[in-house]
Amino acid sequence: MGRTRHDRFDCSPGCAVEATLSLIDGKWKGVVLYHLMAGTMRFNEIRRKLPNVTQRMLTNQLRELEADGLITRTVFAQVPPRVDYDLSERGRTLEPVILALKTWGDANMPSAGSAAA
Amino acid sequence: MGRTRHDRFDCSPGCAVEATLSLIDGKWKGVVLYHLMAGTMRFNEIRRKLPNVTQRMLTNQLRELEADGLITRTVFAQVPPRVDYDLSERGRTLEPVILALKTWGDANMPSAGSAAA
DNA sequence: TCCAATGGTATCCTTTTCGACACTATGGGC
DNA sequence: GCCCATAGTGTCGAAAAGGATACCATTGGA
Repeated sequence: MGRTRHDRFDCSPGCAVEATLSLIDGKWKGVVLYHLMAGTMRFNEIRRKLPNVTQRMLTNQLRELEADGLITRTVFAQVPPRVDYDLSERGRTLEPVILALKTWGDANMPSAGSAAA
Repeated sequence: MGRTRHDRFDCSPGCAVEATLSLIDGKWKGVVLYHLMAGTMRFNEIRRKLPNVTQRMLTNQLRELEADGLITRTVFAQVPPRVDYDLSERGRTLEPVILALKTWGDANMPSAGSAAA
């Protein structure tokens, strides 16, 4: 239960494309990454941003992003549990990619991004 | 059997990210798009580039890309069937995104892109 | 006549992903 | 004592994505 999709990248040069895609793909990862670009967030804070995600799903995505070294998870051993999520160094290098994705979406999708915002 | 993943984009602003992702996601779409950036290709030509894809899968991905208006499919009514695939206008606007994906992959993936190439 | 090549389609089956829902631990408020 | 919030985990099952395999039509070549 570690990898999202393919482990082996035995394709042609275009492979790097798929490899990158495999990290940010997964229904909510893109959005999570996007929101994290704005700064540290707590679990429920992220959850409130994504009204249609269940804890299980969010936990899952967060764990995968952490396993891929894109985000850091800081647990505060407090009584009301508190966990901070942050983009890691590596995660920050993904910013241009996320931004490219968002820019294209804003410019080319029929009614996404600005609509329902 | 049109959309790959989500139809409704009822999420927050980060939505555009997911929207774009939903177009280029799908196991082989990224690579197909990448190869198409080099120019027109015929069905079997693409197939030969992706040794692990079955016709069904390739046909599927190609149809979805076509339905999303990212590629054009030109059928020549000849006896040995011939079909050309090309990036559409819209598909070409995706080039920077694909490139961003590839660049990041080359730079940040343990051993993808250059390895096994 | 049979085989090969082209670009598919149809059918079946497995794997992966996603979503619903319930349950946990701790402490505070009422 | 009961419910709320925090940040999860576990199980179950449905749906979707992906893969294997076989089949179709046409025509040229051996």
